[in-house]
Amino acid sequence: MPEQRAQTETPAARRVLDAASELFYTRGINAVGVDLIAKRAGVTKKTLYDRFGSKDALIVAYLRKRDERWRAWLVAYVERTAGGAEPAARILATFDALAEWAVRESPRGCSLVNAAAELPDPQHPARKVIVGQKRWLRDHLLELCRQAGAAEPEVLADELALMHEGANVMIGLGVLHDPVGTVQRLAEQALVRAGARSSS
Amino acid sequence: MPEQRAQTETPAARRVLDAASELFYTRGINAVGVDLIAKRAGVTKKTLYDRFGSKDALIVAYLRKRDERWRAWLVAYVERTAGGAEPAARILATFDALAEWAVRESPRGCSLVNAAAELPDPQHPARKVIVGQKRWLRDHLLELCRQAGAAEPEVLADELALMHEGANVMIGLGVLHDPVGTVQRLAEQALVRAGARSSS
DNA sequence: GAGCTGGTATACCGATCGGTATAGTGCCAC
DNA sequence: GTGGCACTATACCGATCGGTATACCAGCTC
Repeated sequence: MPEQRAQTETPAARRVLDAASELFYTRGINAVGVDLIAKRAGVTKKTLYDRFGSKDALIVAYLRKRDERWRAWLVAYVERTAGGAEPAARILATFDALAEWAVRESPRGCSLVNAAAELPDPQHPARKVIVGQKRWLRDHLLELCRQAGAAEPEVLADELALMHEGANVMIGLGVLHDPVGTVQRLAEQALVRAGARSSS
Repeated sequence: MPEQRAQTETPAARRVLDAASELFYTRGINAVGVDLIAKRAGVTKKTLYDRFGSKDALIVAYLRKRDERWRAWLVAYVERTAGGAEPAARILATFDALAEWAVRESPRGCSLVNAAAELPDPQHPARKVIVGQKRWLRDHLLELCRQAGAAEPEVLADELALMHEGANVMIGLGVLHDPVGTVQRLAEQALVRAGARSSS
């Protein structure tokens, strides 16, 4: 079901979503008003509401788009850098991808985690998108852990997912001198421990 | 320098800070107005501004207070549960403390990390408080790692600090079935690897 | 008893919030 | 050639935003 997705593919709708994406991420969701988004998109507020219906729905569209972009980029990155390699190498490539994405596209931390901080209501539709992404990553890692022959794949996948979020936060805050290297080291050591990779 | 701290210790100021703390954390900083805070505190807006000067200053006071409370609680917890024990055990106790605090006092994630998501301006005075807490934890862990005779204490401390933040996020999102157990396992394994603790 | 301090109550400021209403335009399909 | 669709322009709604102004009061100190 495309829901009202078909309506959001007009040129004006795309411009609205682009403007909202940049403003929401760099300034925060609650700090950005619909008037500003419409102005930046070169669009009337009427058009914005005709396409998206409400600010909440626009927020959901924003998060959904970031999520989709990230998933596609991650899969492509791993395929490109470790396509034919063994599963353990592809898990490590996933952490290389995290590092590159975070530095380039998410210097202020994960957009979905930041959104969760601003949307406390557990019933908010955005939460499904947020939790959905984290769940997807954990399941994606779990599949790779199984393929890598990890001793306890569920345990290992949880560990890797937790490190992933920790690295995202640390990159955003700039507390550690080398969060990327730290998480890459941690990931490799976790793989070794689970018997999914020989010690280097 | 107590700065304007002395002025914030009147009964009304304390009520303002208490009300702000609860509202800021549960609803988000940008979603809460000063009118609501004053009303909840049973105080006039004039009093709020006489004591704190601005909403930004109130935000800083809120974060500072949470930070102080957390540090004191953490140190006391470790002292109480592993006071005389070896350094490695005290590091593990630090992660037990994290778990208990997060579940009881920060079910929506770390208040300072959430605040960082809402305050993108790098010049905002609140950022010093936020980074200060994370830096403090990392240095605190570093000292314990040194005492524990870790091979590379700086590396280990960075790893532990990163896990800590990852666990905070995961507890807040509810994606993993047992984020607490996951991070406790990770911490123990990192200690073993660094030679700070014998394998269990 | 004058003056300072920590309050109270109320009213106001311009700006912005999310969202709606009315009216009109250009384009394309049937 | 008419009807629908995507869009523009402008104006409006009540509510709330952070912050200020005026006036008054109780208690304490010198």
